[in-house]
Amino acid sequence: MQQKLVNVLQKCQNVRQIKQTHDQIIVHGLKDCNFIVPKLMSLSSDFISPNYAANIFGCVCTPNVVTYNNLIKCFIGKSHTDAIFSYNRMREAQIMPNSFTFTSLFRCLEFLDDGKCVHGQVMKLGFLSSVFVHNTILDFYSKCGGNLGYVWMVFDEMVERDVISYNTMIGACMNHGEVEFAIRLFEGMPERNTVTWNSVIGGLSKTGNVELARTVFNKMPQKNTVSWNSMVSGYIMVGDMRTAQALFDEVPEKSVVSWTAMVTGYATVGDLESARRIFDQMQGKNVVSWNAMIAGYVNGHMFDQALSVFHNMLVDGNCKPNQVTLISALSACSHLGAHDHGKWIDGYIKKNNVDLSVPLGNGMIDMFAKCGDLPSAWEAFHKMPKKCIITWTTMISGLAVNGHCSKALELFYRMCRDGLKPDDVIFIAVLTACVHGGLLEDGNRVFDLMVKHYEIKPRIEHYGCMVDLLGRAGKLEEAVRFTESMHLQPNAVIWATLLAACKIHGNGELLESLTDKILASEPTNPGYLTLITNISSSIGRWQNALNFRLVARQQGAEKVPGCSAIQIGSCVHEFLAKDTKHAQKKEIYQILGNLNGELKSVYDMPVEYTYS
DNA sequence: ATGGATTCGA
Repeated sequence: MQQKLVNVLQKCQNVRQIKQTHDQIIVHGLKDCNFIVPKLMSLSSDFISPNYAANIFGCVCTPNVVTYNNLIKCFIGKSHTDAIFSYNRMREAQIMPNSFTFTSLFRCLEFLDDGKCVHGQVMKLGFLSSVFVHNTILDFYSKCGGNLGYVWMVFDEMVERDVISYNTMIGACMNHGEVEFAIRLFEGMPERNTVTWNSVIGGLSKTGNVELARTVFNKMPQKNTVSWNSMVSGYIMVGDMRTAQALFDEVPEKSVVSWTAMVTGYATVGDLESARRIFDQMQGKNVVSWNAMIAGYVNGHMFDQALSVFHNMLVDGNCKPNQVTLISALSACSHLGAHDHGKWIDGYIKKNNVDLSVPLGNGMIDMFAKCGDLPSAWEAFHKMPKKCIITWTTMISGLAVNGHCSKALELFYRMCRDGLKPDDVIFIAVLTACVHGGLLEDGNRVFDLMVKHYEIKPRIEHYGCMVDLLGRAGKLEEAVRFTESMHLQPNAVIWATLLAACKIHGNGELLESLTDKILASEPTNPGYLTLITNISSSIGRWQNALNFRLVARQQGAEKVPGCSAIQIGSCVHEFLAKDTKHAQKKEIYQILGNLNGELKSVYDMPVEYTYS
């Protein structure tokens, strides 16, 4: 009976079949069997969830080593805490771990300290003789963010090293940028297999040594698809799409990986047409391929195309969107302000029980905030099971750009009280909130907090916020003094901020002295000339002296006017500042006039437009 | 009776 059920289990292809067999196992009173249960657990973990597998484990009265090992294995790439918990439970149950326990456990671990701890257990219990265990320890130390020293130490201590130990070691050296050491190991090792060669080619490619990778590749005896793909990726990495394409054409057995690499390659050099051409030619697209095309469009700021490909993916139906897909699609929605598409993605996540990972949650918050739907942004924020500093930054920025500036500050202080350490980026968001709300005192306090309490060195963006804050509050001299006290050279943004402050407060004298400073530090930038000219005329300060200085510089320095466009249906409408070319200009300026009136009555701040 | 480690694409 047992053997029969094991055979049935091995044939299971989907959730329904697994659950049916699970029922059979229970009916036959075998839910306690240490022969069947481990197989059921690993299948359930793959097709259903580690949690489901853990529940099956919970029904076993006397689990043995194999069953415990399989429980731990379910948590690989899922939960290091659950894995450690299971290991401790096993020790408490007086079950002696074996080498399989440690290979599984090390693959679950994430943090250096946990690894050291388990490493100690391995030494205490005497499993260092197992090459398997040693190899996973090597791999763990190379991936957990510790330094290469630990990896070398383990490698040197090993009494027996096989080809995988060497391969792991070569990979570790490559990932830490120690190309020389990797090559030395490669040359000194007793035997090499395909993975060895591929690790070297891939490592050299990733570290920008394409030509060296090419010489190794040319010498490699039996190249497989991975070798070819590593080489193609190498040329893509350095932006050499011509060679990448030439090599790609030669690849004997192109895989999805080869095609997808080319899509990414063309997208990253900004050639979205070629990327799309490859993408359309490609057979058997998987989720990574779709993601590459969608992310390519997002990075190229072609957001509507990104959403269109996302839509095609759903219609195509051959692969389900995953976290990465949804994050890219949400980013497109954020940039387009596509609230309806964003809400649809929200619905998709809820309906399909997609777990809200930190980056996905961050994307949801950003999308809702950029679409002006703050209640939904808050909902996403509160529902996230785990948050990171970016989560808080996104929510604070969202509140700030929507005008809820005190709320943004409040949230920031709450985060600090919760004990999370703010970084330089979140301070930009908080200071921006102060600028939007005209909260000068709060801004000063926050800036002080950043510099004195958190000892974060201000970046030019932080200074920019402070200058803006002072300038808008009419403290122009203080703003200028502030720029002089900075430990950084003022950049374009700082100058423009000060000029804007002159405009708001009609300060002509400051405008003159600033003009001298700007012309001295950035004599060739035509943008300022236009800006200064416009401001001086708008505040009625059109003296000859200033005019003369500017005109002298302005010759041949024509500023390219900014242009914006929106798409309605299939027609793209373009607008230039003060242009009067649109067929519906009368209605457009009529609406601008109405908006102006409304803004004036609510905020006492007119929008800028002219109709001639 | 039982299960393990390394290489390419988002």
